[in-house]
Amino acid sequence: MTGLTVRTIRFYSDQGIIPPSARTHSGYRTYDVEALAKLKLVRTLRELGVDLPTAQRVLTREVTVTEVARVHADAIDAQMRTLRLRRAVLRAVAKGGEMELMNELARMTDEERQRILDDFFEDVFGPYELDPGFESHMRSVRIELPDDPSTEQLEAWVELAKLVQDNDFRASIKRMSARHEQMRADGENMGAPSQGQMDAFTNSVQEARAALDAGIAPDSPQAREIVDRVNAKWAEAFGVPNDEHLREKLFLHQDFADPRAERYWVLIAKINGWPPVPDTSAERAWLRAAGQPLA
DNA sequence: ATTCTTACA
DNA sequence: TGTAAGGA
Repeated sequence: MTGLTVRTIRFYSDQGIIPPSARTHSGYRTYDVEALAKLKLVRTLRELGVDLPTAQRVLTREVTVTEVARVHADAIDAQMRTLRLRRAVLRAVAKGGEMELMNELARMTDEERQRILDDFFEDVFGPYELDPGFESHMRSVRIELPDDPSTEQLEAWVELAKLVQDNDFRASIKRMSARHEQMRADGENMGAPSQGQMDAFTNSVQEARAALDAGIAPDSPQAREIVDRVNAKWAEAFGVPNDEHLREKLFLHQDFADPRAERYWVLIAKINGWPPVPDTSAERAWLRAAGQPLA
């Protein structure tokens, strides 16, 4: 009738939550329509996960069903967030991640995550005189791991946290900063790359992609031709002749080509749910092997 | 056959 | 919630 077991009805009765409207001569509980309605109300609330004490406060009119519904829905939101997070951690652990590390990094707030990045920025950019536009652009990167990160996003955050705390990576970026500082002191424009330089980069990646697809070895004569073509574009972008001048220019820039720096951007995009950054590490590795240092 | 109370795990 | 007991 009410969907409740005899047992629980008795329990409600004993607890005084819903007293029977009357008893028969032999002590049987009887419930009139009003009490019956109360039983159904409590059953529904219990089914929706509302605890008995608050169900009782609904009966006594201390709170309305509307209020209880809102509060409880909010509570479920919170539970779902932690459950989603737990699931993401466990899925990542199931795929072989380290549990303590996963859990610790997943539980962090956005602010705590940002601290890790800011520490990194301070270490690798702070001591150097860099192009202000460049530095503020690098420092403006924010980490916003969603409440319900996918396994991939969580893994990306773990990898990023490891990366920016890795002393070898930091040393590499510091070398870039030192070189950047030096070039700036020498009057080089170290702000945003020109359109020509970006085009030259795009061209490099396309050429290398085609070479990789065609199975051209980096040490083959064909690779030599490709590097010559790529260098011609770079020479144009830098505004220098495609000769020793360009070689010098490329040499000055080559310290910027740590593949992990690109990985950094790939990970940031994944964590923040940005459109995926194309991973050109394979193309760049081919170009480096072929003797073209900058790409 | 079902419900009742009390009590313990 | 399951179980027991003895009554109604």
